[in-house]
Amino acid sequence: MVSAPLSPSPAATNREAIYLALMTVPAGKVITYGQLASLAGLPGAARLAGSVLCGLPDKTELPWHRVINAQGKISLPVDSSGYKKQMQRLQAEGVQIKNGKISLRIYGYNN
DNA sequence: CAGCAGGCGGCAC
DNA sequence: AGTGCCGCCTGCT
Repeated sequence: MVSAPLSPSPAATNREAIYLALMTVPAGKVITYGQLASLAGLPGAARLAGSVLCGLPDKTELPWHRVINAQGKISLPVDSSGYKKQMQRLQAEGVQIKNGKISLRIYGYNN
């Protein structure tokens, strides 16, 4: 079992699959792009996840801030507003960020 | 620790 | 309808 590609409702597009996968991530937890893609049924399409999140509107309900790279860090430019926003939200959920790095060992979302 | 190459999907031409 | 280029990545050297 390579983890069920979540099928509560068959996504019309793979992008939608990313959305659904993202919804399954609980607060206080984080997930990597690769893991998210894998969860969406697109193993290896880590960049896909990134592209999708990049296209999300600022008013989105999706917890895009819970998505970080495999290094356990925010993949956004440090001088970007999104970076600060993401970090702020994560901390608000109880995720401790040490020197810009998040402990996947502790907060990593393990389906 | 930093740099290069690889692989997957979306969107534009 | 087909091909090419780009991207909030990942893993290895």
